[in-house]
Amino acid sequence: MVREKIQIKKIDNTAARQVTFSKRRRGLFKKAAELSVLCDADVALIVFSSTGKLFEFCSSSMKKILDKHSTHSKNLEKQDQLSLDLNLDNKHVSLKKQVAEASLQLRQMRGEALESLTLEELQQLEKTLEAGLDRVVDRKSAQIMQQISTLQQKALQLAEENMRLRQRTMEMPNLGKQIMAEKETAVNEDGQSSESVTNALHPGGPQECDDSSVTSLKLGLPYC
Amino acid sequence: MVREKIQIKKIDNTAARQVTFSKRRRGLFKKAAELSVLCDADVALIVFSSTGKLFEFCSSSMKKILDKHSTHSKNLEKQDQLSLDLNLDNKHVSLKKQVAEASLQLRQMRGEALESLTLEELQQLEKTLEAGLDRVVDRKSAQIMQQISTLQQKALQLAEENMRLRQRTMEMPNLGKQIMAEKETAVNEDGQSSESVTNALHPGGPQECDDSSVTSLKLGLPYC
DNA sequence: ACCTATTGATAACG
DNA sequence: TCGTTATCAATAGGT
Repeated sequence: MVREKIQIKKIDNTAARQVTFSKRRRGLFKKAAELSVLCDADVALIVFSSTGKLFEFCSSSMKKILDKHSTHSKNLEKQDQLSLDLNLDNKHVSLKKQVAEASLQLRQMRGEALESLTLEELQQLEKTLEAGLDRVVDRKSAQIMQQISTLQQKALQLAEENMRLRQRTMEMPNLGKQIMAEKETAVNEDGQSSESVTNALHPGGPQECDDSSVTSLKLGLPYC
Repeated sequence: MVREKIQIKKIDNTAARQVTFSKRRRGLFKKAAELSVLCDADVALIVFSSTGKLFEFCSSSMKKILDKHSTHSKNLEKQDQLSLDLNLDNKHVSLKKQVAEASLQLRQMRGEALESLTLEELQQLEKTLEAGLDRVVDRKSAQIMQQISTLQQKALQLAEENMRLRQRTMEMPNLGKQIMAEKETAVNEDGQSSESVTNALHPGGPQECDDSSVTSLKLGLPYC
């Protein structure tokens, strides 16, 4: 409920600011889309959150709109070599600043160079790290589950293939007897009875154990 | 009056479309400005009317925002690189790569763009995040403890100063009587008895309460 | 451009 | 993040 109208100034409370950002951002993007449709306008909207995350909307192609925008604003720019050099210099400086800023952020996310941060900034950093960690763990789990699932399917296919091959073998009495005779000879050298060998051609229980061993063999998980 | 809700589709009537464009455009720009102020976000909004007229808003500098945007999107980077190769030296390319790399790393630490990472890389990222989080939490705790300690010392100093002042007051009978006389006069004008004023010069119990109130007043912890 | 009935957005809270 | 709801804000249609 809107208990009272709010002042348009930076919201101090970090959590409340993020909630408001999320809601108003959605509202803004919706209205931008509506304007573009209703009035046949070309709209580009770029928003960076205070944490540096990018959100964008455009009614057609972002590149097209930005190109059109730059041709409009280039009327103000000087096209001679001097301004071009200045432009490049500015870009160079800007790039250097971006690199410095990004590497500082990276160091701070790794827990370095924290001395200059205020308590609130530390709090914000902690939240960002926790959120990132959550997503990484989620993604890792998903990937593990997918690998397991893939391997299980492969194992199942192989088991079914085995079953078909065995049935085909049994449906060919001559060839079947020949194979069984060979097997019997080989196993008897290990001192096992022929009955147990015959049973081994109709496996019932131990199938799942084979599946799991195949799965764990190929997963190669370092810490799980 | 909104006699009925409208469909979000292109308005056929040209005049009505222009009126709506004008109204909604103002609303959109207002909301964009509000979002940037309320949530400390960087916002750029570009609108071309169907007649080709340009309207734009940005919370800081359009160039800065568009630069930041171009480093975020990779498809644009390739095109940029192609045209830049004609004019720019290797430093620019190198810087751009650095920015792109750092930007990607930052995004991944925030839990985005994880699709391209292998299981092992995810594992490494998780470790890095956990280590960073640990250090941030440690640093936060240290800073909180330091603030508390500083404030406690300050409170202690103030308490000792108070004690000294009280003793000095008691050791100067003449001055003390003079002050008491002044106080008595002043308070009596408020209709209070002289006894209560005399007692007020020997405060015993409430000293600790003052200390803690000073501490909590100046700490200003957001979430602790 | 102005006016309002009505829809739409959203602040506070759960 | 999501849902709810009391309010405030935007605006469609009319003048």
